[in-house]
Amino acid sequence: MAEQHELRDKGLRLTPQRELVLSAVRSLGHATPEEVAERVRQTHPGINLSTVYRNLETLENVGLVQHTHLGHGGATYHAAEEMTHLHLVCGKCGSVGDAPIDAAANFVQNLADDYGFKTDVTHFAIYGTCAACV
Amino acid sequence: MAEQHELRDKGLRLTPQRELVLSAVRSLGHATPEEVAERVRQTHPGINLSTVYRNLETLENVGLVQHTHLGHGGATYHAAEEMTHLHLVCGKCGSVGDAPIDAAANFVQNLADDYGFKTDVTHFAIYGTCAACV
DNA sequence: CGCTTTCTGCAAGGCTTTCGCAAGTAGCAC
DNA sequence: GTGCTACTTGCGAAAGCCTTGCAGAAAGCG
Repeated sequence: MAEQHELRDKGLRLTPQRELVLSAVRSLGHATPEEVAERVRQTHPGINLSTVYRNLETLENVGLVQHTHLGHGGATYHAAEEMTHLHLVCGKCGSVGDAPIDAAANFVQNLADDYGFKTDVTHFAIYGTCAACV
Repeated sequence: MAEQHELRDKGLRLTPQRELVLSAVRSLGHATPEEVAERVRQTHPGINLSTVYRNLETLENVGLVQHTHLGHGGATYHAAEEMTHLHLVCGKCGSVGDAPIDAAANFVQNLADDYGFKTDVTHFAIYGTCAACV
């Protein structure tokens, strides 16, 4: 567990809450702030929702987590090291599938060539209908 | 202005508010409910925000408008006939650029072939950094 | 051990969106 | 034109989600 160093190397203090938020994000894959809070409460029942929000923001600022938009309303958070795939959100069943980022390589290249637009395909979900629902 | 027929053909009543909401969406290109309301108020000052929300929902149900997610929080609405382009949202300057939907044709095909996923690329924005900010 | 700075918990607040209800009115038949 | 019915509107209240201010707690450092 080199988590201590990770956090302190970024100039952050090492609090139980902060460690727990980070490890909750890592173990959940993708999760809303609410889900993160719920997970953290399993070992630290008193944690406050605003602490979760503030830590997610802090961790995002130092690059350890990132958020994406998978649907209406809230953002969902990922550990930075797992941001290597796209999210395929099904509008019918609501499931969230993954696809390797390479699937979009052509597309990203097109946008770069034709519009000078540098794409981060992971930030917003790709919306559509999944195989099961088609 | 065949707007009357459009609305009535869909089984909707023709109210001034409804017409104005639809034409506001059309003239604005993309707009949040709040922006639509503001536009409608130029000719119909008393309109209620909840009326705008309800009409946007109604118009979406009959396929005359659609919503997309261009950023944090709220949805933004488009006229259905203008949903023929992607939205390129710049994370730095916040601008929203357009690109023809063909730019994603390969990508969509890939996802269909490899994952059976039927993509609607217009529903979520494509996030990145625009040419001006790079 | 004590100091400084950052972090947490709590409570209040803001903003966007939804809902229930009573009054209003579009569409239709006569 | 008149009247009826069903759909719409406006209004107020409320739900959700997220942010903010503040006082107390505690991490890090000498």
